[in-house]
Order: sequence, then structure tokens, then C-alpha cells
Amino acid sequence: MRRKTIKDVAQEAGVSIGTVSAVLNRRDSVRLVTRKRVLKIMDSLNYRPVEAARRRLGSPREKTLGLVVKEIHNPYFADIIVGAQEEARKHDFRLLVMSSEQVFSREVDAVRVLVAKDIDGLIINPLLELGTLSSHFQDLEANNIPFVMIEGLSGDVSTASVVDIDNERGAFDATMHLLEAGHTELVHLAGPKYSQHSSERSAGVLRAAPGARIVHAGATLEDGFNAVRDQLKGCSFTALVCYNDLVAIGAMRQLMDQGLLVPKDVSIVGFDDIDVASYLGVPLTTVRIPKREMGRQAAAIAIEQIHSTEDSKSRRILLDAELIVRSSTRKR
Amino acid sequence: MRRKTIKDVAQEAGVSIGTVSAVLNRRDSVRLVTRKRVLKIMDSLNYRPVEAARRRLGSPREKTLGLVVKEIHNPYFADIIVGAQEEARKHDFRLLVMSSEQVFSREVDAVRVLVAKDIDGLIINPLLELGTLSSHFQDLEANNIPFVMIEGLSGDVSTASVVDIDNERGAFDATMHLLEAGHTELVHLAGPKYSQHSSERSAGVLRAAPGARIVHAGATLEDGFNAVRDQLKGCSFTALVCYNDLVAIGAMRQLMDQGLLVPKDVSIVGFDDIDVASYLGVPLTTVRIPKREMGRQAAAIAIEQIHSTEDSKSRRILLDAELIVRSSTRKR
DNA sequence: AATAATATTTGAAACGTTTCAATAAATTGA
DNA sequence: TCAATTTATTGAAACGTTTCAAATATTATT
Repeated sequence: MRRKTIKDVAQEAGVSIGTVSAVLNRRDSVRLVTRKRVLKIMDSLNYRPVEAARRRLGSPREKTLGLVVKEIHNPYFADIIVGAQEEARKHDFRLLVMSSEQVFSREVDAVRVLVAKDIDGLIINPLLELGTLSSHFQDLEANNIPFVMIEGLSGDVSTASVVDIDNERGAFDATMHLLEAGHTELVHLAGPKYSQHSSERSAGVLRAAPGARIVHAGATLEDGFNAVRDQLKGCSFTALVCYNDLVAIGAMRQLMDQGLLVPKDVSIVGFDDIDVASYLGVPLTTVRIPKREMGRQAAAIAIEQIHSTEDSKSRRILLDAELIVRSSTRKR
Repeated sequence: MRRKTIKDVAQEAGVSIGTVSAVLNRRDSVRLVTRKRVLKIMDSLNYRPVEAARRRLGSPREKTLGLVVKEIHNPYFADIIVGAQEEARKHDFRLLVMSSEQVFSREVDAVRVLVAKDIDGLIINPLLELGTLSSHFQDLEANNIPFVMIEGLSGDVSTASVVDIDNERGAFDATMHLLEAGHTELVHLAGPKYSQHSSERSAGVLRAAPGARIVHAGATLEDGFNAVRDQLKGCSFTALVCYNDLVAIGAMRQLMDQGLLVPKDVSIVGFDDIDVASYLGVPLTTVRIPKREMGRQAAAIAIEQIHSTEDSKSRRILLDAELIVRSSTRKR
């Protein structure tokens, strides 16, 4: 059955479509008796206006920011999202979130969809695809949509601003903390091979402890658990510097399963300071990333660029990561 | 500056708007040289088609599902999102996520924005606002947008389908597990007062143990931590049934701070089975919710309704929750 | 070179609304 | 009752696209 339109209502009510539209928009120019008749017809015809057709020039557009994250299923990104959302709301912007789930083609796709949905600005936590330099970013530039990268190479796209943290420094501090505690046999459980953050953190670890053993674990609980079980089998070490807290927690679990105690036998440092880190049986020593602040700043920059008329210069903001010492590390 | 339209592109490229439209829609009737010229003009003019105007029968719109969650910063919802996204992608739908952050006005707002962005269907995890019966839901019905509620009263909105789990049963099972282990002094750390899930779970606890003490904690790590510290001060109990895993973890931390051991002195059961639950120092006994499956089913229903022409009847799907016994509970 | 076949482009109608100047109807004041 | 006001309604233009039959250009065949 054909969908009922404003025209059907008008005809049935013996009235013009202009009048029906007036009723629809609650304009007070309609006589009560007419309004009632129209409303009754609308009801009996089960009429529903087609939202898309109502949108016209001059009708108030929603101000929206898009946010594409690599992995929505990760407390680290959750905090970034919350921070971005808070800041956006302050400026009366809404936040539309999409996740690429670590798949590059989905990242490209997400950007395309958000652009089609008419966002005013974009925050993206990009996957690093060497070689495939970013046709979707060029798209954004072409469409004049300001965008801000969270964790990304600044040289990547000239017009993009970047908000990031000093990973190298954070990892350096964490490693120094272990060295100062007398540890000499260090293992670094690194993250995904192509992660920008991971390589920066590895660099920090190596600057402090050039002899540290590097093992590529990954970014999840399971990755940490498996890495210790498989890759560190029979290997002697007294301290672990982990890519992030999840890996640290996974590693800790595996050590316990092997009958080793943290921090008595092995000290562990994480990275991120996710909420649960301080609630663990052995509260985790970790490098705190100001996650909300990153989201907040990224949104602030995007909105500022939306409002500014001239081409704003791209910025690079580097926030500090701070070592938080809890109970998972101990003097040797 | 006026927004560029297809007309501007056509004029600039010396071609009809029909041709530009053909280029836009990748119809292969356009000569290569023409296509290239048009694309170049589009680029130089920063042209973006207005999505709303494309909404016509048979036109190639982006197929999108909106998803509004109460709290993006919660591993429970994260899993639901991932499940919904997986299913959506199977059917070539994209998922736009917004979070109400537990604020009712934001939920209403999020729905409005998503509708304005022309989504095809909506999945919502609604806040329970008694009395304010859902003008935004009526809006959805008015716009003929199928929507599915995750965790919600089915009577709430007649046309909505609901995907939920059997909370009462899950909580009952968890409580029985403790009773069978010989516990008699039970405390139930309930969730937020207005939460549907929380009251269903409380009902399950009380059915198994009518004498259980009920304390309203909340839904976060901190809530669990504080509830045990403040509301259970000096209170004697040997087992805790918690609203969710986060509360359980928070409670466990506080007990440890008080020198109590889990499960030796106190047994604890959580709810949800978030990822980290099995990696804790004391792996958590909990009631597993098929979170991804919930998201998956919700998306599947929404998409089915989008595709079906006639008014589809609303459905109510109740998934089972399963008790997973780990180490945080013990015979007394 | 003429015709037929095919490929490309055009132009106008359609989509379902809102807007607003013009008109019609109702009300007021005398 | 008549004009002057005020209030209510109309009808057509606009919004930015897609669609599709018709017109035109190109290529192939003879």
C-alpha cells in the first residue's frame, strides 16, 4: 500500500496541503476546528510525515562530530570517547561514533559514511597503513571537513591536527622505575607490530634498557596471557614492561597460573591506567594516559577549526603520561 | 557561502544534472572523459551531495542502523555494540553509535539526531523513565523507523521488539549456588534504583533467599568499593551477590583492604562475565550474559523489519544467562 | 557513404515537504 | 450594513536529488 502523504490528508480533509503543513508544524494560524479535522484525518489515515522531506535549506542542521576508533571494545578508547563527547556537548555538538575494529577498509568506509551523513568535523584514531597513504583523508580535505587524529604521525596528512601522548617518555619512565628497583632481566611485551604507540613505547623501553628482550604480544588480555605462556616459556626474567594494562593483566594471570607471585617473583608495569587497574588483587603499577583529556582536546580542536573561517594551521599536541606506582612492582 | 549543489557542478562542467547524478551513482553510462571532468569539478567545488535529498525509492543511500547505549564506558555495552556491528555488517549496514550517558534528555536528543541523520533502524538501550512515556519513541513510530530495545519493558511501546535476558533466573541461579554452598548470611549489592535489570536481578535473589539483605550500590567499580566500605560497615555476611562484575570487583578490593579474603572469608558472585572477570587474581564466579548475541539479535531484528514491507509484529526475545563458577565462591 | 546499432547525454517530472505572498473569510467598529 | 481589520487558508515555488524516456552522438556494418 502506498505510503500516505500530506497530499492525501489534505484531500481527505478538504483542505490545502499548506494548511496540513501548518498543523504539522504547530503554527497557530490554523483555526481550532480545522486543526481538529486535520488531526483526525491524519490519525485515521495513519499519516506520518517523511522526515527526509522536511529537511530544507534554513532548517536547523544538527551539529555533529564523527569519531572513528580502532576498537570500541577497549576501555582505553571508551575513555577517549567520553572525553570527546563531554567537550562536544559543551559546544552543542553531538558525537557519532563508529569503530573500524582494526580493519583498514572499515576505517575508510566509516569515514565515507560519516561524510555522507554530513558531519561537521571528524576525530579519528587511525590505523597505520604504510603505503596506502590515506585516500580517505584526502577525501576529508577535499570536502573541507576539519579532522583531528588521535595517535598518528603528524606528517601523515598536512592539514590534520594530532593529539597524542609522549609514549616514548612514558615507557622510558616505567622502565627506569624497574631498573632503579634493581631489576636487570627485563622483558618488554610489545603491542601489535604496526601500532604507532607500540613502537614508540618500545623505543622508550630500549632507551632506558638497551638490553631488554622484546616480545610482540598484542593488545588484549589474551595476548598477554598467551605471550607469557608461549613466548616466555623457560625464559628467565624478573620484570615485565607491558604494552598496556590489558596485556599486563593477562600476563599476571599466566604467571600466577605458573605459580609465580607478583610482585615477589616478577614485577609488572602496564600502560594506560584503565579503571580496573587499581582494583585488581595486586593493584597495577602503570603509566597513566590522560585519556579523557585526549578526547576532550581532540574535540576542542575540531570544533575550533569548524568555527574558524580561514584555514587554520594544523597543530600537534603532546600530552604527558605519568607513572603511577602501585603494588605490582617491587625492589629486588 | 551557499552550499554547492549538483546544479553548480553541472553548470561548471558544462553538462546536465542528469549526467552528474549518473557519475555520482557510478552508473556506467557515462563516458570516461566526461566522468573525469565531472569528478574534477566536484573536487574543485568541494561538492557533497545532500544525503536527505537522495532518500528516494531505490536510491543508493547508505544503509545505517543507529545504536543508543546508556553508557559507552562499560565493557558490558561494548560487547553489545560489537555484536550489533558484526550482524549489521553482514547485511551491509553501518552502525552509528551514540551514548546517553545515563541522562534521559540526552537519550531523547540522540534519537532525534539519528533520525535527522536518516538512519534506517534503531537499536536502543533505553533509560527507564517512568511517567515520561517516550515521546521520542513515538517519534520513531511516526517516522516509520523500526526500532528494537535492548533491556526494556515490552509493553512500553507497542511496536518495539525487545531483546533481553532472563535476569531473574540468572540471579536466582547465582543465589542458589551460594545457598547450596552453605551460605546463610547473604548480601545483595543491587544496581541503580531505576534500572530494570537491577530490579529483576533483585527479584531473583529474593526468590532464592527471601531473607537476603539488599543494599543499593550502583553499577561501577567505585560503587561496589564504597558500598562495602560504607553500607556494610560492621555488618556480618559471608556472601555477596553483586549487580554486575564491576561492582563485584570493587567490593572484592574493599574486602581485601579490610583484610578479608575471597573466597575464604567471603564468597562473591558477579553478573555479566566481562572479559577481565576470568583474569583476576581471584577469577570471578559470575552469571554470563550473551552480550554479543544480544547485540547480534537486536540488529538482526531491526534489519529484518526494515526489509519487511508489512507491519511486522513486535517480538520479545529472552536469552538465557548462565552461571559460570570460578574461584570467588567456596563451600562454607 | 548510408544505415543500423549502440553508447551517451539531456531535460523534465517526481519525491514529500516547507514557505510565503496572495487571497478569502471572519470579525470588528461605525 | 459597509468598510476596515484581523485571521485563516490557499496555491505555487522551492529544496537537491534520482529517474527515465527521448534526443543526440558515436561506432560498426554494409
